Amino acid sequence: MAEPAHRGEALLYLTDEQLRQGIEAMFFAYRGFTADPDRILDELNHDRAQNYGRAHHRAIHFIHCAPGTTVNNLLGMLGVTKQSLNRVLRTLIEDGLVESRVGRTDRRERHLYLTDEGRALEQRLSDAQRARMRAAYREAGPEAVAGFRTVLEAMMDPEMRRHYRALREVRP
Amino acid sequence: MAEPAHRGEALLYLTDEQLRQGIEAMFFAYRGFTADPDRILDELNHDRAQNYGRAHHRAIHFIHCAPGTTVNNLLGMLGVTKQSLNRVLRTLIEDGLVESRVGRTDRRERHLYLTDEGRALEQRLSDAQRARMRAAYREAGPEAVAGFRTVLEAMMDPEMRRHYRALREVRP
DNA sequence: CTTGGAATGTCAACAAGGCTGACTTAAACT
DNA sequence: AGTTTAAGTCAGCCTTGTTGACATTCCAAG
Repeated sequence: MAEPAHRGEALLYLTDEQLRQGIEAMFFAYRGFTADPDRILDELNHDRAQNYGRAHHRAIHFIHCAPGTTVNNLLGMLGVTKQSLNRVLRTLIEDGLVESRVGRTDRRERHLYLTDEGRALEQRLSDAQRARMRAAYREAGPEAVAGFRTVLEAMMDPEMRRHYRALREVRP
Repeated sequence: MAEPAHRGEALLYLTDEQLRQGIEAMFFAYRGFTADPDRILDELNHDRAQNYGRAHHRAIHFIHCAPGTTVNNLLGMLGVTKQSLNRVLRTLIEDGLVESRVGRTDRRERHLYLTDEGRALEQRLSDAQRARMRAAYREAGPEAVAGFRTVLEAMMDPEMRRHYRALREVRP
């Protein structure tokens, strides 16, 4: 920790006004963050019965990142109820984007995997999202990016931070 | 732009894996970002007819930050349809949290203000949100915070960035 | 003065995606 | 054998987003 030598100056970034700016930045940035996948899904939705939205994107994203994850684990990452997730998951399985395999050691569990088609959609969505992220990272530079990640991690609830880090460990 | 002297090292932070981590960090952090106001509203909702949610919080936040803003301007900031905003705004006005005054120069416009009661709720919600933000900022340090804000701003859609900066100019 | 357009408000209908509660099935643990 | 756990399902509710249609009010240009 940096010693608070000149208190007034050193803690300037902790004023209510600075915090408010951070809050607004989070809000506006998050809209950008979701804008591209949202748009792609909207376009694709014309030939589907059940429209896909952010919930489907999130499920696909995390199944891609943690292949073979159980439903319970996915529930923890997404932070929704199983009924909510199940509705999404069912359509993804029906449409052949996700495969659900019975567990080998514990046959109550279902392990989730993307099919080729699911992987293709995941790719398309995350390509768009990464493109925006890449542009922002490039513009901001490596030090800013490090700070960005540090602050975000500090903002998480402990349980979410666990999930966040668990993903890093499996796939470093 | 920094010259790509050692390409492999200099652009390490732009790998797909790094970008994915950033994406997940955004997702998990945003949940924390909204968790405290959500919880407070849930508790308060027991004695209300129409429950308040994030949409109400957002409306109150921006009316607080830009008192006297018109409905149209608020629409632009929030990025929703007027019907959607209207539903929220109507309940806030009915419940006496927001006041809508007819414009002086252009009497078609409505200018929005928080009442004392509205300000009290805004205070309560944003106190909680700022507390988390403050903790994260303190933990991360001033340089990280600067980077955080830089990246977030770079992630915004141009129109959102306009709104973001407009708030800074009025209230620097 | 009239008329077109802009800002606002309102009604109806619909969908996504959260939630709770109740209940079943199957498997594993004790 | 009985309990707990993982998953799935059904029904119903709410918020919050959407579209489309339409009324009102008022400014401003013709």
